[in-house]
Amino acid sequence: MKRKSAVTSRDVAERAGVSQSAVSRCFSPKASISEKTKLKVLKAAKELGYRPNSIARSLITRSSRTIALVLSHLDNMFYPLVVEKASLRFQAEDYHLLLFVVPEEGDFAGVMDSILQSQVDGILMMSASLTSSLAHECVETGIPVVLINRNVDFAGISQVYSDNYHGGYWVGSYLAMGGHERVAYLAGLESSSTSRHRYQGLVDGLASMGQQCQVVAQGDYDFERARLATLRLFAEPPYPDAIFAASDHMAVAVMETLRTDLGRRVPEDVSVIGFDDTPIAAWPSYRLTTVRQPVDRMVEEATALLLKQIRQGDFNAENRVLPVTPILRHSARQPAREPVTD
Amino acid sequence: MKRKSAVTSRDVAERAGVSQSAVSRCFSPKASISEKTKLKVLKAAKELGYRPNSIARSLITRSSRTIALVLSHLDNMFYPLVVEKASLRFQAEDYHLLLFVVPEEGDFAGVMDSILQSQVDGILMMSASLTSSLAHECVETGIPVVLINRNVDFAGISQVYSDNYHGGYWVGSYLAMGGHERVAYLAGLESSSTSRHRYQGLVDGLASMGQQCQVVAQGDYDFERARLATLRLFAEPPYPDAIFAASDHMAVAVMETLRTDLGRRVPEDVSVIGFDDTPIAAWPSYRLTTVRQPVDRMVEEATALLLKQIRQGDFNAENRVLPVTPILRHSARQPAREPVTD
DNA sequence: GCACACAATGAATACGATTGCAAAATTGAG
DNA sequence: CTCAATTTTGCAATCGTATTCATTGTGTGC
Repeated sequence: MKRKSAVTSRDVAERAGVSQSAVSRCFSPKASISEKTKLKVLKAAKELGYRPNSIARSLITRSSRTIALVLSHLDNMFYPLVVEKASLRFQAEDYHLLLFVVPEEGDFAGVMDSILQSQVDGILMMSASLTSSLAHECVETGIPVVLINRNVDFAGISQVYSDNYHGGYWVGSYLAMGGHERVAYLAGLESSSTSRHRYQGLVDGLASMGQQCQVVAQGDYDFERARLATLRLFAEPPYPDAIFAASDHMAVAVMETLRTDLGRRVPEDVSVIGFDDTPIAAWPSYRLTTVRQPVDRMVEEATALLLKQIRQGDFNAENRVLPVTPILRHSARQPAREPVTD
Repeated sequence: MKRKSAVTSRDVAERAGVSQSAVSRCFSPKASISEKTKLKVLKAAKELGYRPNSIARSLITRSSRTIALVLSHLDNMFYPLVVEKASLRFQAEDYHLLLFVVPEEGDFAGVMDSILQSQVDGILMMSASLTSSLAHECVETGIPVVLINRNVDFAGISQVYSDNYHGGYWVGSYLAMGGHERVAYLAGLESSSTSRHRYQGLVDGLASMGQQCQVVAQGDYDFERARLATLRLFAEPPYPDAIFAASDHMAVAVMETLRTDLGRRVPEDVSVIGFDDTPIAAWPSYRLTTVRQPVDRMVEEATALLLKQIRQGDFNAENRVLPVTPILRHSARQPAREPVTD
């Protein structure tokens, strides 16, 4: 079997009877080349099966046209959706995503190291929180970083996330208006700022109606841990009459556990509210009341922001907070009248 | 804001008082370098924040340590699982995945073009069927290609898939033994060989018990289309008493539709069997009887195969067919006695 | 037909590493 | 201490392209 594309721009040049520069110019959009030679070159290129070597191009242009996509778990359907959309969006601009999966125990520094070596033009993070020293390292090397659905208190890093606080706030007031008196919060990972903001919103939303959050359990955005947490919540009275889960993925785990292991009905015995509005939330078996994150807009903003920063080189970090939308379905007892969202 | 890692091996060399070659050797695992100078160099490197430029390395070594991962949809949970595992597996070998998403309408040739330009060391395909001309192109450039969960009749391309035929066969005999008489098959994409093999197995499995498949509907591996297909199956009698869906994802769509729109009970009125055994299949709401694909083994075989082919350069295409496992849950009426699987 | 602007071309260099080769330094044996 | 064997080191070439610069060619207005 033969070795890889041994055919270079020089080979094409020779065959077409022009210089290597001419060949190069045929594949650069804005280079100055006559129509006549361009045709000769393209003909020769096709005959030889020539394709510009993007590695060499990257070396000279100092741009790999590659974005590092950093993530940890793909079990929550929210992330695959983002991955797919983001990849298509970047491909349209002739950029490609290089995948970096941070393992459970998170040797994040190691991953960061290989990212930095890989000469990516930008970093899109939708995973594990960035420690500030690593953030510092990124900013220092001048690589644009955009966090999506995550945030970190560090100037110089751009962030795109949805309005977690007001999403939580809506849930709080909605549950309070629905007459719930023992509301539980099923939190995501402790390191997750999104989970904290949702919680803070919940607390304030409840407070606005004279209620408070009675108990917090840890679900870590994981299906099985959410199940266990639910069982713990119902280990002994007083039992919650509503559970707000920090993701739909966990909310589904809660519903399954309530119905099966605990023999509770949703929403008659316990109300359940999620966050994200993944496709599963709409399935008839769940009909999950939830808070929709605008995935398309998030991806759009994140890619646009990243591309902008890559292109202008000199940039300032920006934060984009996108509005969420309450989705009223049937997993939570409805208030007598519509809630006021603020 | 500064430009990227302006620090090169030359800078490090100067600071450490050695030649640039020496610096390079410090970062090559098997190069000959004395302990003393290695320390000097590493010290200087750390002080300057030096990281080898992997683009330059790729150019000279003619290896990008990058694998193209080609996929189309991520909505079936089977694929995100594969992506995550494969990425971790390759990272462990210091390879990384470059994502190529084939859009719905599948401008596959265009995608293939950018893959070839990107100088990847190998291609892992879990998407849209490869047309034979494109396959030819791959083989010609000498890039190893492994199809996972897909196959194509073309020598020179390696394939890793599970035993779809026998999976289907088991389903057929199991349904027949359960006394079903009007079995429907909900197919995946028409171009999908896996779907065809599962169907063939189903037909033969049914035949082995003197039954046959009564009707085939097209679900294209898509949730919504599977819903519509199910509605069509029940538009007028005679109604199926069992549906075998080519994926769990579609099987869930079927169950939801049966229960909600059609008021049928599963499995009392209609049996449903899926394929894959994604996590969702085990959820109490579905308890889906299904055929498990060995995801871990598939990923393991595929990565091992690809790496082997990359390393030895001269290789022969191989096919690996992995055994599937029937998972008996409660979405299909059980036969009186255990079925004989062959 | 001439001067001038401007487009098209080729030669040469740079990008940042790896690596073969030969010189230099180190080691070991006698 | 000397000489051979071995390891360490630096020089220089290379990978395949983009791009600057100087040069040649083409067309335009007078």
